[in-house]
Amino acid sequence: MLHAVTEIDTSEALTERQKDVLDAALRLLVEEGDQLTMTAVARRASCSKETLYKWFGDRDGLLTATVQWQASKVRVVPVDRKGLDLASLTASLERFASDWLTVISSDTSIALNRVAVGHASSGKDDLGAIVLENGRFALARRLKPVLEAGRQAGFLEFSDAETAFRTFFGLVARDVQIRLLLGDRLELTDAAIGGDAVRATQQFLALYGAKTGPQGP
Amino acid sequence: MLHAVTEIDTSEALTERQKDVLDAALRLLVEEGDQLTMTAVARRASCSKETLYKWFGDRDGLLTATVQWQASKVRVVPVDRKGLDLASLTASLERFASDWLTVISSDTSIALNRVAVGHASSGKDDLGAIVLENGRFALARRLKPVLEAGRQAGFLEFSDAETAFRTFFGLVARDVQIRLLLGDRLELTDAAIGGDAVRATQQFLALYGAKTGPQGP
DNA sequence: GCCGAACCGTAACGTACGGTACGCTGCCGA
DNA sequence: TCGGCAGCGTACCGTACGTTACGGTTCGGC
Repeated sequence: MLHAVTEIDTSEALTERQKDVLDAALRLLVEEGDQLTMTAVARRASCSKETLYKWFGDRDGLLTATVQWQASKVRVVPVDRKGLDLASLTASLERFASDWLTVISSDTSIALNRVAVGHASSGKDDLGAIVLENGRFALARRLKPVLEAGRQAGFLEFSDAETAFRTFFGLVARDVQIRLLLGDRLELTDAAIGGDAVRATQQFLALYGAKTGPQGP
Repeated sequence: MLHAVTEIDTSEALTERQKDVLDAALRLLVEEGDQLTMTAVARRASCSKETLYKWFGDRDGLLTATVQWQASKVRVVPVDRKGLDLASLTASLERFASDWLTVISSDTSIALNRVAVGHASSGKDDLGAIVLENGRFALARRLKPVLEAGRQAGFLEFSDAETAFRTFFGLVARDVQIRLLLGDRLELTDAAIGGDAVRATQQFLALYGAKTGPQGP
């Protein structure tokens, strides 16, 4: 279980200068992948290596701080759940789907996930846990209330929200993330993402939509 | 496009001794991840480094040969498509699903995918292409004829086999592969895999099963 | 028995890079 | 004005590892 960790401390007491340094590291990570060197980060950020080591301890510390810094930037607004009808539920799901596809196909996400995957093979899986926590598990935490509300209102039928969520996840992501991580060119235009979001949502509703509707027996 | 590459030459002219060496490299890869050293491979395989370099050129060549060697070992038998009824179609799909879940949750697959992902960030994406080609695309090539046969026989309805395949892929894999790659402990028992296979197949049939049946109008 | 090829084991080389030390500059409070 | 200090730039150290070189051993062919 590595679910309930590393969620709280996001941008704990970071100087503006430190944020700039982490941004530089992040850009370098996107450009060059995991083989970024401390020297390169120092040069890009116009700071000395000694400062890097003073602030972040070691290379892993810098990587961890960078991943957390990025994670702290993507905190999203919770979905408004006011008047819930089938249309707004559908719109919410489509929104989640297209947001998620946009995220996982972004250069930043790909680079971060690659680094984290490589890191996970080397014993200590800090980065993997952080990425997972702020990616897939954060998505589940945000989506499940919507699913529950949909069930409460009689639009959805499922016994286990986790299972329902994972089905939705699979319908949305399919093979996109693994293909991108493995280097497959797979340009996702906004139009394609929108279409996929609609399709995934329709399929999800076909599987989990209540047959009876909200005024059922 | 990196689909149509690196499929033909699988175990092209490999000495038994060379296969042994690659097996040793593969075991080491599973145990230690990407930071396996040429020295470690040589020691494990009881061969000299000079031989490694003579046979495989350089470190990347060894890695590539190892990945291809593993890929050449998992060539599977094509599904028999004799008397096709709904039961056998369902059984085939369930079989594909559980096979795939078994593969992607295996230590070997995880190690190989991690190496390939790390490699994809470093410019030349040989390993990523090979893994993709022998994993996700090989699965598609094997499954699509089944889907087409199911459509021909009137059990399935879809306009695009690729889209249908990707939906099936998503329903089966969901978040399993990315979680495993990122280091999430996620023990998949045979029972769990079997249950997931059944569920994914039922969901797929719910989405793509013909309403009319094979004797429809 | 002899030769050469293939191969093992290991030592050696070169380099890249993580980590550290040190001198210098500019700022800030006393 | 001046001492301290945070931080920049850079030189330096140690090590790990890819790669090469070399001596010794086995083995098949003549």
